[in-house]
Amino acid sequence: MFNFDVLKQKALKIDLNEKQIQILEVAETLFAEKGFDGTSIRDISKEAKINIAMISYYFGSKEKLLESLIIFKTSGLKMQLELLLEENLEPVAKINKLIELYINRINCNRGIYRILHFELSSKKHEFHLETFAEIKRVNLRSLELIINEGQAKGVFRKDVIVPLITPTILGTFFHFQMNKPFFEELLDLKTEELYNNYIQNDLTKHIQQTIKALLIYEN
Amino acid sequence: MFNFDVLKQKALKIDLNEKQIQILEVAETLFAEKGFDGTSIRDISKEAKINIAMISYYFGSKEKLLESLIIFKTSGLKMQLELLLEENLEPVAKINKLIELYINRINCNRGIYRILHFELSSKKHEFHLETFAEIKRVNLRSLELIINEGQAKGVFRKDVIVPLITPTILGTFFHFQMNKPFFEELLDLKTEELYNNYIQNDLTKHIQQTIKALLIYEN
Amino acid sequence: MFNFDVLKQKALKIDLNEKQIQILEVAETLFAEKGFDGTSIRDISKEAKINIAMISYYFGSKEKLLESLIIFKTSGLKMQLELLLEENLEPVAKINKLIELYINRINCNRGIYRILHFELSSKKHEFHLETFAEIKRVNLRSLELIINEGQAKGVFRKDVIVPLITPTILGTFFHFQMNKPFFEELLDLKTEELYNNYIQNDLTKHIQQTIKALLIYEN
Amino acid sequence: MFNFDVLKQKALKIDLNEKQIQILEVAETLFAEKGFDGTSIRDISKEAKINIAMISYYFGSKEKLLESLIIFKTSGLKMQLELLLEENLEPVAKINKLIELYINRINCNRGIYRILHFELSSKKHEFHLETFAEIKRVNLRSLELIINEGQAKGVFRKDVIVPLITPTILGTFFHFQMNKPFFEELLDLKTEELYNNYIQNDLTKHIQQTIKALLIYEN
DNA sequence: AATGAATGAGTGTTCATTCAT
DNA sequence: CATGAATGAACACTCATTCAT
Repeated sequence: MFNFDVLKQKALKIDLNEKQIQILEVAETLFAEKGFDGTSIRDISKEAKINIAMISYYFGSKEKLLESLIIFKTSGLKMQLELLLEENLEPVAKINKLIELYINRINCNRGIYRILHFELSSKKHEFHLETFAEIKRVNLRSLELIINEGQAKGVFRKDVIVPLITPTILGTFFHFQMNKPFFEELLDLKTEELYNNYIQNDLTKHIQQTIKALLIYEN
Repeated sequence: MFNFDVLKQKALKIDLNEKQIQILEVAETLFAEKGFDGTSIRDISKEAKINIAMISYYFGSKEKLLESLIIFKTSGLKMQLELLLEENLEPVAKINKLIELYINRINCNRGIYRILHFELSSKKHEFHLETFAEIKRVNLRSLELIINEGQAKGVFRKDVIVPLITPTILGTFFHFQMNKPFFEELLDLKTEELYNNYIQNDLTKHIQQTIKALLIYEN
Repeated sequence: MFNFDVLKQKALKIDLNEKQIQILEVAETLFAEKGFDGTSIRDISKEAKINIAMISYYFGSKEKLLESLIIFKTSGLKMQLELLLEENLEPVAKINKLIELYINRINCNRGIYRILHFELSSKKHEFHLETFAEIKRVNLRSLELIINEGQAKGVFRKDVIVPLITPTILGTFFHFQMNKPFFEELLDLKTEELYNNYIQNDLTKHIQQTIKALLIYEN
Repeated sequence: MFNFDVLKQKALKIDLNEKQIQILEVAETLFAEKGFDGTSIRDISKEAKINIAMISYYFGSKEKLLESLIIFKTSGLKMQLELLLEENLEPVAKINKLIELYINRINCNRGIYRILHFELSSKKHEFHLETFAEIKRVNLRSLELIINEGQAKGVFRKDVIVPLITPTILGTFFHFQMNKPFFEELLDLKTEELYNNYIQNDLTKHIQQTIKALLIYEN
C-alpha cells in the first residue's frame, strides 16, 4: 500500500493558532463565494475582524494563505481514504462509499475543492502546484486501488480508464454546485436544507449509479 | 417543438463590427486563461491592440462585455441543436452526437463555457443571469427531447433524472480541462495535438460510454 | 569631436506636457529634499496637486519617473558643453567657465544632480544605469578635451589624472550643498540669497582656484 | 587647545553589549548599501539574526539607532585627531596625514560617513542634528589648527578659506565612492582589492596633491 | 465615432513601532 | 530582560470607468 507521508509531513508542519484558523475559515467561505481573484485580503480581514496586516504576517502572502488553506483543509482526507481502503467491503459498496466521502468532504469544506480543482489551473498564478498535484495523485491512487480490487474480483470491467473516473465523479458534483441558482430554481429547492438534502440523496445516488453503470455495464 | 426565439432575438440585436469581434476573441482567450476577475480590461485592450476605453465604449462595462461574449459565442449552438434534434438517428447515436457536439463546441470556444458554467455562479458579480440561464435551459430541453425519444422507443431507462445528465457530461469534460497540467503529465500528452486528440477520442468516448451505461444499465 | 547623439535621442523622445513637467519639477524638489526613497509618490501627487495615479499613468513607475526626470533635466547640458568646447578661450578660462557652468546647472536643477551622482549608486535600486552612466561619460569627455587642449598648449601639467578632477569639482560642491545647515550657521549665511551668493562667488572661486592650482602647480 | 568633551560624554554614555554592537555593524553596512530610508529594520534584524523588536528596544527608534551608530563609529576619531595634532610634523606632511586618516577611517567605517555628511541633510528627518554638527565642528577645528600652524610657518597661503577645504577633501572622496560602479569600469578596477588599492594610493595622492597645491600655489 | 487623459477606489504588501507576557 | 504577536499607517501600483474633445 502506498503511503501518504508527503501530505502528512506538510500537514504536521502547520501549527495553527485560533486566529489563523479563523482567518482560514473566512478565507474558504469568501474564496468559495467570490473566487480567489474576486476576494481581497481586505474582505477577509474585515469578515474575520482581524487587522489586514495579519494575513501577510501569518501566511506571508495571499497566495501562501491559499496554500495553507488547502493543506489545512485536505489534511484529514488522507486519513479517511486510508481507513476506507482498509475496510472490508464489496467493490461497488466501496466505490459508493468513496463517492459519498468525496461529496461529503467537498460539501463541508465548501469552496476549497472548487479552487483546488479549478481556479488553480489558471495560468495567472504560479502557485506551487506540486502541493496540489500531490493531493490529486493521492485521490487517484486510492481510486485505482479500489477499482483494481473490483477488477480482481471480476466485478468491474477491465477496460475502464481509471483517471477519467475522477473527472466524472467530481465534475458532476462541481457542475451541479456551480450552477446552484439554476438547479435551485429548476428543481424547486427553496431552502438550503432542501438543497443539501438533494445533494446528499439524489445527486449522490446519481453519481454512484453512473459510476456503477460505467464500471459494470458491457457494451 | 419549443422555439429558440429568445436567444435568436438577443443574438440578432448584436451587430458586431470587426474590432468588437476582435475584442471578444481576445477576451475569451484571456478569460479562459486567467478567469474573469483575473483578467483586466487593460490586458484585453493590450492584447487586442485597441484603446482601453473602447471596451467600455463598445460594451458598456466589463460585465456587459462578458455578456456579449457569451451571447456571441453561444448564438450558433441553438442552430446546431435544432438540426441535431431533427436528424433521424437512433437514441444512443443521437446522445453520442450531442455529447460530441458539446465537446467540440466547448473545445473550440475555449474559455467561454468554463465561465458560463462556473465563474458566473460567484456571488460577487450580479450578472444579468437570465441570459445565461436561458442558454442552460435550451441545453436541458434539447437533452430532454432526445432522452424522452429514447424512453418512448424503450431504449432508455425511465427513472433517469435528466437534469443531472448535463452535469455529468459537462462536468466530466470541464474537470478534465481544468486539470489540464495534471492530466498532461499523468497521461503523457506532451503536445497540444496529443492533448486535443485525447479529448476528441478517449475522453469523448469515455463520456459517451458513461452516459450510455447510465441510460441503459438497469441495476 | 565626439557626439552627443545618444542623449539627444533620449531627450527628443520625451514629449512632455505641462502637467508632466509640473510633476517632474515637484519630484525634483522633493527628491532633493528627502531623497528618492524618502519621497513617496503621495508626497509628489499632493505637492503637485495631481491625482496619485497620474504618476504611474504618465511615467509608468516611480523609478521611471526618476529616469524621465534625469533625462529631462540633463538634456540641455550637452548643448552647453558643446558650445563651451567650441569657444575660443585660454585653457584656464575654459576650465573656470566649465566649473561655473556645472555649479550653475546643479544649483538650478536643484536635486537632480545629487540623485544622479549619489543616490543611484545604491545597491537597492536596479535602475537602468546606462542612461546615467552616459551622462557621466559625456561630462568626463568634455573635461578631457579641455584639459588635453591646455596640456597641448603647455599650460597644464601632463601627469594629472583627469577622471579624478570631476570628483573634486562636483564633490566639493555637493559636500557643501549637503551640509547646507552646517555652513549656513558657520558662515553666517542667514538668507537664501546670501547662501546662493556665497556659492556663486566664494565657493565657485574656491573650486576654480583648487582646480587651477592642481592643474598648474608642480610639486 | 579646544577639548573634545562633548563627544567624550556622549560616547561614554553608550555602554553597548555584544548584540547591540552586532546590530550597529549590520546597520552600518546596510545603510551604506541602501541608504537610511532604503533600509528597513526588518532588513537589519534579519541580517543581524536578532528579533525585530530588539532595535526599538535597544535604541528606541530607527533614527536613534542611527544616532547611536554615528556616535559609536566616530568616537575614536577625536583621539586620532588629538594625537595627530600633537605630532611634530611639517605642515604639508601633517595635512597629508590628516587626509590619509580621513580616507582610512571613512573607508573602514564604510557607510557611516556617507550618511553623516549627506543623508542627514535631508529635510525629511528631524534628527538631533547637534550631535552630528559637533562632529563636523571637531573636524573643522582640527583642520584649522593644522592650517594655522602652516600659515604661521609661512608655508601656506594666508587667504585660504579653511571651511571649504573639508568639502574638497571629503567631497572628492565621497564622489569617487558614490560612483564606484562608474569608476570601476572606467579605471578597470576589476577586484575589490584593486579598487581599494586605487583609493589608498592614487585617490589619496590626488587629494593630497590637490590640497597641497591649493594651500601653496599663489596665482 | 472614437480616444487620450484623467480619476477615485481599490489592490497586495511592508513599514516602524507598541505591548503583553 | 527580551520577544512574539499584533497593529495602523503608509507604500507603489492597478483597477474599471468617465469625460471632454
